[in-house]
Amino acid sequence: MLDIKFIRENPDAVKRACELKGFTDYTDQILELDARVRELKTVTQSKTAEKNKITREIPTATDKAPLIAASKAIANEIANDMAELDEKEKQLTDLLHRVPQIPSDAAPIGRDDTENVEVRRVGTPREFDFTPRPQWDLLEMNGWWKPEKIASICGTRTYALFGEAAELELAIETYVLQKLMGKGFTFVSCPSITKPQTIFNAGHFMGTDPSVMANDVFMLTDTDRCLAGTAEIILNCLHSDEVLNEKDLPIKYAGFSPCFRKEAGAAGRDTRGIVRIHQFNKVEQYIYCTPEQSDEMHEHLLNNLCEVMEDLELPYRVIAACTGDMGFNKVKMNDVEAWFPSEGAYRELGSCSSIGQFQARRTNTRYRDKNGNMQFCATLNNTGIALPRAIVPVIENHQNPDGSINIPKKLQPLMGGRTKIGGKH
RNA sequence: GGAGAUGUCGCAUAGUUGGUCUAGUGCGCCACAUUGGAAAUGUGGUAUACCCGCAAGGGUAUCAAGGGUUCGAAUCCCUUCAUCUCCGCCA
Repeated sequence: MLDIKFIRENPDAVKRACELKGFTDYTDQILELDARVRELKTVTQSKTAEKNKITREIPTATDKAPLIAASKAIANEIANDMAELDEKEKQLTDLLHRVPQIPSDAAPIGRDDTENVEVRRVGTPREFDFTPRPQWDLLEMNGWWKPEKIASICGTRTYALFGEAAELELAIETYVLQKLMGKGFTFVSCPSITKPQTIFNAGHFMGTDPSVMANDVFMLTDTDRCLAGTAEIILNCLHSDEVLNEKDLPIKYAGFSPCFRKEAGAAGRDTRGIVRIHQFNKVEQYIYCTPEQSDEMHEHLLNNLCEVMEDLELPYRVIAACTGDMGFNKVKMNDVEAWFPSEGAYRELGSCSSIGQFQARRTNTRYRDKNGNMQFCATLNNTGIALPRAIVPVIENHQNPDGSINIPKKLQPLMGGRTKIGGKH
């Protein structure tokens, strides 16, 4: 959420953000409610002050009855105003949670993902001197998956990897975690079960009505818990209600957790293969810093993911998401897409986001700056690596005619020194 | 899942027959004094959010959270949450 003071002072900037991002503009309603709320606060608070004064006189008064009566009378007046105040404040809070983060001036302006801008390409898609196989053929011929079997056991959009592919999955996770730890990230293995409030705090959803999550989030029946879609939401709450020291910033976390997505809006898309499933593992990069450090940290996070692409020896490109595609809570967003030979296209493997103070305001995560003033932290997040999706470009780009896969050099130590897997069937 | 205990201003604590508690004390921290410098000591200060105000300043709320009783709640009642101990179950 944004600071109400900022909205008060910069209504035009807020209106423009709503327009650029394609969200309903509630600015006028907010300002109206805000004015009324402040008016009611002024009235109720001065009446309360009056009542407190009378109340304090009662213990020592000789004739208590008139004072008690007076206090009661004021209490009744206050109650009426408070009822309206509560109501208006609720409405205001709900609307404040519907105001999008102001996008960066650097972000391209556009309506949806068709207007995203390619920032750069790194590496050249390999020219095969044979017909490359798609992920499903490679997984099949090497005995690395059993899609029908697993679907019959666990339902659609689930997966299991067997043998060397499972090893590869674990090796990639380990590789990325070790890389991030080497860059000062603290490894956190995160829970996947959480409270809905945790998800709200991340700012992916608008308003204060929990039912808006039902489409995207797996709720656990008969409990007040749900399955987390990403470790980001846990990491985002790690310092809620705390006051950090500026000298301790930035704080960097590498979260690892199973992630759960309903994928309700993706019916029919990516039904074949292991690109889009209900449960996957993800290493997530997360940073708390000062607003001044935010741009530098964004580049840091983005570069980390780019390095991972290069270590996995994948051709990739970096996208700048346009205002209409970046999402509700973001200042700016860069996607990193790897080359998928089977599709002849780049596809998203990670998404690097600057959130500004938007999440920290929801979680009440602050720091004391050099001058001793309280500030909200800025937060950023980026994928470290998401699996099994990342396996797809690895096996497709590094395949041989016999169906075997060359292991990227950096992964070889984690694969027992092997340079190649598969191709034996 | 069963039984019990606990939750106070950064930390540790005082406060439970409701009213000088707008929360005391110790430690920590900051400033000043003392000192050649430091330790020790002394004095003062030491939360956050919001409202009114140009400001100085004033006010409201917060003793885990929410609600209730009352003229008045840290103190009484209810609900929730968290922590600890024991039992049960279990990777």
